[in-house]
Amino acid sequence: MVDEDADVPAPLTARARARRELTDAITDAARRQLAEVGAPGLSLRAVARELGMVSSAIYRYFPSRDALLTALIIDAYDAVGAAAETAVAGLGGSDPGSRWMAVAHAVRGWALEHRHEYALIYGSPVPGYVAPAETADHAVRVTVPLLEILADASRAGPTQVVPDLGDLGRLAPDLDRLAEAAGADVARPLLVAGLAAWMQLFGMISFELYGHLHTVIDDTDAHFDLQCRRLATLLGLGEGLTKS
Amino acid sequence: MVDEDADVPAPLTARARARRELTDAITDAARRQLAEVGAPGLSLRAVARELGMVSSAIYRYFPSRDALLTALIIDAYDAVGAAAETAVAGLGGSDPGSRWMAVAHAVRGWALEHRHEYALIYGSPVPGYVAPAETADHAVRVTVPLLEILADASRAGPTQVVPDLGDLGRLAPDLDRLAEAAGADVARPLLVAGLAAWMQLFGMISFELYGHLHTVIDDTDAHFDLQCRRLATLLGLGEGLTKS
DNA sequence: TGTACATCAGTGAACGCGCGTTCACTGATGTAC
DNA sequence: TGTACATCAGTGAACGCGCGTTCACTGATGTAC
Repeated sequence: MVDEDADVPAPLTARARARRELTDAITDAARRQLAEVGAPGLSLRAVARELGMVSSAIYRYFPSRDALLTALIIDAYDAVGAAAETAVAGLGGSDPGSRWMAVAHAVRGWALEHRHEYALIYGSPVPGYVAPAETADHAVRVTVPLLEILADASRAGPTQVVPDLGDLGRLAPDLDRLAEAAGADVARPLLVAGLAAWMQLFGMISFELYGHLHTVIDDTDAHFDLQCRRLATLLGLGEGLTKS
Repeated sequence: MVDEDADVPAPLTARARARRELTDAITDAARRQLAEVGAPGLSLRAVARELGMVSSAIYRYFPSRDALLTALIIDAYDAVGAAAETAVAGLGGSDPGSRWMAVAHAVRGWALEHRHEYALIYGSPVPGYVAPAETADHAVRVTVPLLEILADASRAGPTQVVPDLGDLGRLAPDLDRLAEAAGADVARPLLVAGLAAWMQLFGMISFELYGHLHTVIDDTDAHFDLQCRRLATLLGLGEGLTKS
């Protein structure tokens, strides 16, 4: 009673192939829509219009507008994650400092090119929409390279992280869980510094994208690069970075 | 031909008084709406409904929905600014480190209590809405106490800020402008650290509010406090802080 | 290989809703003489 | 102080729009015998 073709992907029928293509076409159109009008303006009917179908036809592929939004959110998380991954892959195993710089610039670059997609996942939540749990799986993807950098730095030898704040009190369990996720014996002060870098990174990008630097920083490229180098130093990843 | 009552505020006519009260009532109702449904869901008609008026009546007070949004944005910026100001005022001139902690916690506290108002000013921009220039005047208010802290720390003597990144290159003009705004001779590395702290502060708050810490940090209170103390140390404001 | 039935994709019309904004109007408040 | 006119606040109806979702339907594709 066991299907003997269980491992072989069943040859797609014409219907199944068409279904897959149209599902992709719908998310593509939705992504274009999103880039133009932003998440709150995204509409099923507009997507259908762009594809030359009738609005109710979308319901053969997505049970609701929220399901379509979920697909876009997952895609966006995967896209930042992929951007970060290819950035480190392009370096071919350099020192942690260079990899940190590469990831940081890759994330910012992706954000600048996909402002609305960035806003969809890192901006204010769409009111009325509640993200299903599965989005979280994709959200972590971009953090993996960052954790790996910390883990590798730790394996290379104990790093001197400034400042050492001494007792970390009630935060210890959270940090231990993080170290476990990193799969290495990352020192707690380094984890705290890593969290700080992570949040400053996205804080900088959000501020730049949402216009909060307009009257403050003119040369946002130079500023971002400088801040990232500063963070590298604070993470003890200073060596190997050219201070341009 | 000069009005001799120019300095005396003209006694308000009943009409003018009513106008002022109703304008306030409208923004109040809009703020409540905002707290419930968020900025993209804010509607003139719902506001009018809550006040028991007909929707077109709102147009006697605000020329458009966007004008009402602008009023809310300005109010929100003023509210964070005021929260920060009263936090430092409550300390009565303590050391910069304690003041930094007070401001940071005040901003977070306000954000947690006014999530949608925070999202309105620090989250993704409302699509289709362009903030008029005057909002910028109110946006800077919350940064004033922060700049004052840096200025005071600088006046108290040269602070050792880590790390010193050496040549700041193309960023020098921006930093000089910032120092001028601070009204004191704030060293450039301290300004860079100040920018970093500013952006990490809002990055942390946004991440917490938008749920990005859910699977990462359980004790967000402890985490925020720890990170702020770390930032104080990095800003050279370490003395006077109890490391709880 | 051919037929009978089941599954599925896409249509077109409709439901019910809420929105921002305009406009001619009534009645109250303010102002000038 | 009283009257005539101008200003303003609020009404109610309407315009024109777009939205998410449901539903009975036709015709094509797939499946079992």
